[in-house]
Amino acid sequence: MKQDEALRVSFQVMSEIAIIGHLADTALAKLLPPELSVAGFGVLNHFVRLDVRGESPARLARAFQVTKGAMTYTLHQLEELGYVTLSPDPADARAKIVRMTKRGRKARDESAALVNPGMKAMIEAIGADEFARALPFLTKVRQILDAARD
Amino acid sequence: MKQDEALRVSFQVMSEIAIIGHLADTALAKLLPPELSVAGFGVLNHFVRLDVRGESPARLARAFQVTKGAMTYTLHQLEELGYVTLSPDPADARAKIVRMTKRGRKARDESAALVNPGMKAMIEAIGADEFARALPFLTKVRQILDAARD
DNA sequence: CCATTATAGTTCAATGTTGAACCGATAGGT
DNA sequence: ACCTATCGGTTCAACATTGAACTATAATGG
Repeated sequence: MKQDEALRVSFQVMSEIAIIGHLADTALAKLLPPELSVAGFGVLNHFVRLDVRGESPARLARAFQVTKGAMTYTLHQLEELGYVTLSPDPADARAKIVRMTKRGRKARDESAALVNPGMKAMIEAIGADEFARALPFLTKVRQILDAARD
Repeated sequence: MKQDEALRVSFQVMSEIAIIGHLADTALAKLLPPELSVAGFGVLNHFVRLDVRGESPARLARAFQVTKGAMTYTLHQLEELGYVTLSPDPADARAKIVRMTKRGRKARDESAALVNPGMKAMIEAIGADEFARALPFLTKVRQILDAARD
């Protein structure tokens, strides 16, 4: 492949990714109950997916690639809703420990149930194997961008 | 593949896409000259890529999947910088015509030159063929999300 | 034709994000 | 044992985006 052609295609790939991210975000925001932000849902989901008991805000911020300030905002919002608790970390006086509450777990499960139908429809239309085949490429791109981030 | 497995993988795909979009966006924002926003660069790029003379704000808003209000904001910014002109559409008194200026073209070319090295490094690391193979899948996902958007 | 509905663009408050400044705590090197 | 640098968390102004309301114009169809 010519270099120009490769650049053109790669730009198009990044452009499609940007638009998909955008569309998925707004679709998700419309599906979720209005008090739960996409970022908040992401945090709750993180606890379930990784089967994790407690995480520090700093680790969460890194996992989601947002600033510490943004994570502070999201976590205070979730705490307000009673979906997480924030307690001091006995092992590190700087740090805090975020834990999901029962109510948080319930909210996450209910929200996931709202999202699943749309996801299933997309799998139906595109094919589960296509998603599986795309994953390694996407992971590689994400890792490279992540490493390049100074 | 089990349904649960398919759902899990698809969620992970969407999650990677969201994070890549996020990383690419912030990386691009850092590369661009501070007066040029990512959205503004996108608009200038649109004119070059599509080799288009004039577009209406409404068409641009649809192309980038943003609200009319967001496009008004971006275009006024670009006009302020002298990168586009906004004139009334003689064929439709409601509409306007956006045109890229020489200065806009120059700013776009210089910005693209800033972005290319990073893109080339990524192509180098991952392989141009991988990008090419990923594109049809991404396009399909984007089209489906786009169609599902009410 | 006229009434209704749709479309183009602007404005504005609200939201969520960044970057930078800041404080307290910790880790590493000498 | 110190510095010094790094890290965890908060706060705040600036910014980009959304959704909704609004005005003006165009298109549709009885």
